[in-house]
Amino acid sequence: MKSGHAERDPVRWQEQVESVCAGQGLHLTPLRRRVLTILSESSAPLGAYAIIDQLSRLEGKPIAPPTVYRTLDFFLDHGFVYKIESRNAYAPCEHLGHAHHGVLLLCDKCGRSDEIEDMGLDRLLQATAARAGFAPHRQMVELVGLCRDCAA
Amino acid sequence: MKSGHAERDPVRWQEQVESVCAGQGLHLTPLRRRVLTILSESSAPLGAYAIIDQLSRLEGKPIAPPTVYRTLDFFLDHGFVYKIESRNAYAPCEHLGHAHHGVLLLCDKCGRSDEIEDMGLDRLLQATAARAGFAPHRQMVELVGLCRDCAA
DNA sequence: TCCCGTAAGGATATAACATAACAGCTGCTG
DNA sequence: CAGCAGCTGTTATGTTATATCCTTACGGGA
Ligand SMILES: [Zn+2]
Ligand SMILES: [Zn+2]
Ligand SMILES: [Zn+2]
Ligand SMILES: [Zn+2]
Repeated sequence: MKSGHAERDPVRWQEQVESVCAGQGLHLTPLRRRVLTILSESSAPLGAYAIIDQLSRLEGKPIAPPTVYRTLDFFLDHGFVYKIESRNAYAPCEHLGHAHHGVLLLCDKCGRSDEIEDMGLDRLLQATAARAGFAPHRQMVELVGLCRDCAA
Repeated sequence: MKSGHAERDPVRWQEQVESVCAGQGLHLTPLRRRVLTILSESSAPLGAYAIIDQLSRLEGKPIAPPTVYRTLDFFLDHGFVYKIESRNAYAPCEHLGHAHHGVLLLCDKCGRSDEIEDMGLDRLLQATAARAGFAPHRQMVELVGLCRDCAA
């Protein structure tokens, strides 16, 4: 049976980010690269303080929160990472370059997050908002439940 | 021109909550009633600590966080209030008794939140999740942007 | 070379949000 | 009355995020 998870390849994701940075003249510094690796190697989204802990271990000295939050802001600004609002956690975006108009499937049991593209949903949301005279510039759609693997 | 906001009537909402509590044998204590009033009288969703501050002022003595969080939990459990995850804020539910399968429209400028029912969206999300083998039991749909009033 | 602006990161402190754990009180109900 | 459940008070702590100031590194003119 097919896995319920996208089985993202950490290395491939990191390479994609590097290539986007190169193309756009963005500065992928050593610190940012280390955080990128930490994020990519985690099977589930990480909280900022989990990243801080791992980074501190990696560097052999305590890393202060602002260092990691700044790095996350950089990734968020450029769409490399998305934030899961209902969990205060951060995960690699699997569709680099898109506008994050997707649906997040968050598993209660294994903690993983899947990001699904859905143009139909996007249009429906736009239409719903438009009917209310609302002009959205950011959207969050998060479903919490049991993923395919964990339901089995 | 019609307002972009639902113009929820604070008194009516509170009466509805009281009636639901009466019907279900829920205990609407003085503390809960005061928090209800604070929530209902705010034009925009409140953070837990904003409620704590207002309540402390009302009671003339400092109220500790757990008191308010417990009250909020009671309201959340019974669907009287919903939490806006992207803001850590709480707002009166305008559709008592529903399952919160709606869309939240959050205005950047005035801070208000509108809750919109949308069965079509609900079905679409269910279908999207089902295609991924995902069984959701809670959903959050939040759109951030400019409301009708603020766009004008 | 010197100056300066900008981007990045380090360090300290604090703000904002949330929960754990335990104690007391009140109103039932056996 | 004893025992229990539901609610609130109280203290302490855990978790997430930001403000502020300082330093370093680098590049482009005067
Ligand atoms: Zn994405
Ligand atoms: Zn799972
Ligand atoms: Zn609602
Ligand atoms: Zn507005």
